[in-house]
Amino acid sequence: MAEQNLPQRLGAARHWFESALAAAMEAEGEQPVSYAQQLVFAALDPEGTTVAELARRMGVARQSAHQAVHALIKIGLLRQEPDPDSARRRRILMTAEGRRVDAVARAHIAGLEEILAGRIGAPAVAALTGALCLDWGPPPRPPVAGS
Amino acid sequence: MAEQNLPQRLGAARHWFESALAAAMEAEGEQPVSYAQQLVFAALDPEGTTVAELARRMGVARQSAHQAVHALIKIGLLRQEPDPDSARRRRILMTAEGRRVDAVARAHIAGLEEILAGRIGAPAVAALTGALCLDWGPPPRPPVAGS
DNA sequence: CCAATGTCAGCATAACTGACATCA
DNA sequence: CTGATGTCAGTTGTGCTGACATTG
Repeated sequence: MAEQNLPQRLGAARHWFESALAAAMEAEGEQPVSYAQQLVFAALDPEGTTVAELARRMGVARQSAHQAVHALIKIGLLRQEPDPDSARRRRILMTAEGRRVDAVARAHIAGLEEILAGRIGAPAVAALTGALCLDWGPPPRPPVAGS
Repeated sequence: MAEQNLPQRLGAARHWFESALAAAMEAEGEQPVSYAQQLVFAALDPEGTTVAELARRMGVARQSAHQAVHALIKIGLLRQEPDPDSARRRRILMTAEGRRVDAVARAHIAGLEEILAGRIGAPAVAALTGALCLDWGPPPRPPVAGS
């Protein structure tokens, strides 16, 4: 088997966290929240955020964000309320249940980071986090060719 | 916007590489190869590998690997040949075109790592790679509950 | 008979584009 | 009118499970 490259290792690392988190949440009888839906929670302001703004923060199409938000509203973790400043906007915010589930998930992730530190060492985890928190800038455009 | 967590940062980092790689390949007129399909190349032995073995290495179902392999065969990057040791097995291996595309992609990824080093520093990239190359072990099973 | 393999078929999720009504 | 927003509809890609024939 050829040697793995960096992007694949990054994907595998993400999968390590995601599968463990999903298993832990399911073991506690929580409603299943997909990775894409988790991104919504991380992009939400406490005061509420529009779908279009969420999409920009998540780097996906407005329609993709809409789909994730709609699913979360349906299972009672998010709710909509009209924006007092503009009738065409609607603010998305968490319900009490949504905040509870969010807190549970955050706690699990923190626990997973500790477990990881126990396996590969706290310095390695710190190095990983440090490198990922830096500003990578936008993905490089085609380096050469027709500019 | 709440603070991003580690798994999301890992996903964003993977996306940084993947989108840049896809843009670069497309700019050169190469056939589009998805992330899932790239995983197949990384899991392939030079002498050929069965679909079932690929699936185990990639951590996906046999059927998922089959689908990716089939798509790559259809566009001429992989081929099948019977296994001399067992009639029920078929070895999957790269065509000449497949090896060429693989080499191009590897070169692009190496270039991207250099660009990244220029942005966040070579030590940060080395730290990232180092932490990801360690053995994380299997994703933790639900820590408590009904074992 | 049992297990592994390759394959087909169906389903769920999540991204995309296109289209359109509404409203600042 | 123009542009931003929310939404519906359709398509694609990728994973899954179930099922089944073949073969060791």
